[in-house]
Amino acid sequence: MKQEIKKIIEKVLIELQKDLGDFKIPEILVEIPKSLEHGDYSTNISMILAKELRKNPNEIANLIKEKIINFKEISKIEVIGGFINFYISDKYIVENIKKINKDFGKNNNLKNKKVILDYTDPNPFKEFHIGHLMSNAIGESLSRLFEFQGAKVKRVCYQGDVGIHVAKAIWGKLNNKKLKWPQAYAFGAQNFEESEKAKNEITDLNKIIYEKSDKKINKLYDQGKKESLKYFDNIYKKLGTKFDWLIFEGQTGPLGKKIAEQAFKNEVLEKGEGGAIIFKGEKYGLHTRVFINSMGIPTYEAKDFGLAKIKYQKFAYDKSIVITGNEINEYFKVMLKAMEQILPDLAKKTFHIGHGMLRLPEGKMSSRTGKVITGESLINQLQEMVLEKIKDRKLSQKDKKIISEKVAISAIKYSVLKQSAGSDIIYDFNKSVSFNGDSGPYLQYSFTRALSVLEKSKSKKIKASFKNIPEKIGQLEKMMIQFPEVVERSAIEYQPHYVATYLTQLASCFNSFYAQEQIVNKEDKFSPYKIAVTQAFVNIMQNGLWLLGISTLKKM
RNA sequence: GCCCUCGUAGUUCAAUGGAUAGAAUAGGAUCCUUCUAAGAUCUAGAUGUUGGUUCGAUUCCAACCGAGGGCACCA
Repeated sequence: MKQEIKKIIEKVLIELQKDLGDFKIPEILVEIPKSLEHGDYSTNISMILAKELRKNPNEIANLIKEKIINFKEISKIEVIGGFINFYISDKYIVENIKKINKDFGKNNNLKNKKVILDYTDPNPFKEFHIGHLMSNAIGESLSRLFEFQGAKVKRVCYQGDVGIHVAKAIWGKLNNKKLKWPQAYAFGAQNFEESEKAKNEITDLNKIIYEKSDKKINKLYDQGKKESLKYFDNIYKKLGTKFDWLIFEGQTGPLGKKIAEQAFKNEVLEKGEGGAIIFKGEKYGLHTRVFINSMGIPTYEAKDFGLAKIKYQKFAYDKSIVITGNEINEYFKVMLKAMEQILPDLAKKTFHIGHGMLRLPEGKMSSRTGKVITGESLINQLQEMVLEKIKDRKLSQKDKKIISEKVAISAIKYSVLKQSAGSDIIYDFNKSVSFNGDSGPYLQYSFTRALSVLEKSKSKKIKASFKNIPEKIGQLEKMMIQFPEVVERSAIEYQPHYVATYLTQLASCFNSFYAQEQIVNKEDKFSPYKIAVTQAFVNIMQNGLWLLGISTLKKM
């Protein structure tokens, strides 16, 4: 609808150019006003033109208004305070609600474009903590947004299976066999800092692991990696993510080193202190980073070159999106600047999204000290809270278990996705994940309620129909047809929270509707229409929640 | 010290340069013999400070104050 209004105004302005003399046509902005009193769509075009035309905005607005004829979808055009407000006709709204089906909200903006997303990225041997849950929630939602735009999407999880953290974990295991891997890591990391002897041992161990020169260590390594991946896989299943590829630093390292060495020959990278190969970012207002350290081991920086190349070999992408915590925003700029010069084609296609950090009221979490809330324990604790809440419901134990898990995941995902992706989340266990109000469970609950209304309509044998339509079309209907525009904006800006906030508003509208109207009622001639509206709401919620990676439930 | 983010109700978050700054929670008052009360309806409460650009600034610019992150061999 926005596009239609834009086009019409554009036409009118071209006509006005003849009448009023030549003027530049600015970009036309059509928005949905915050207040209902200002129509369904609104534009400020006359205010922008006011200065150039030296006329009162209202005067210009009226000129534009008079020239708009034969606009069937609009029932009323109003000029107030320089704005031109458009009211959509009820007929148009109903026509569009009729069209709402399982594909509602999809478009072809990225048809056949190849997009690869890289997210979650936990490290084997270490804990899967709540920061990884954030990355996963955002990455999965973005993946689905791209799929909704018609893109071919591949999901990648990039994991550090080499590097000093592995040496720390293996050292921890060697010195205390009873420890589980994440604890062994914490133990090793602590000793690395506190003991000079341990530090040296771990550094040597790192080289042994990298070179694969010790059979016993190799075996321990394989075992640890396998256990970690199994543990992660279990969590991905709960979260509803299925990765197409797992890529490891063990693979990106050698290739990355080669590319970095080539870059050194091409004088993109240079030699720094101790013989390390570095990139001087200062030339570009950035800082210096090491690509190959003085021991000849490629760092994360060089590995990222290899990663980009490996991804491209697997899937010749048009866009590659990397989702990580925002603590590496600066790092990524440096790496990308270097990449622009050595792999320019790939650099152009690479985008980084730094999400905020999950912070506790007490301070920052650290897996190094073992002070973390693990992803698993968070899910479990929330699940317990849900189970307590539904203990008296007439549901089987099995159903209760499934419901509580899906509700717990939705609470976490929603609390991540409801706010813009860049900013931190203050995670207060007692407060912030609530099951009512502005929350994932609220959305699930609204959906389930609507579903049970549809069930009732079936049992009462009333079918959805648009035969009798009430005189006044409600806010719910108007909001429903905005869904495709919200999805589009979310995808363009890489911000799932537009979908999240929209769904909450929509659900709130539906809940009001539900409270005020009796939907299924044989005496009411509008009942079939209300059922049709409910069906449309169910379709939108189904798609919207899918975009957020949140499961819908038949009962809860 | 330099660079990057960010300061909005008590709290947690919204608001493509637009109209009366929205929600949710916590507080106060209502509504279950009726489609799931994880709900609905009222009520009260906020743009860090000072300037600038603009017809119009929470949004853009500058300074200050405050918070977080990053600045060479970790990721």
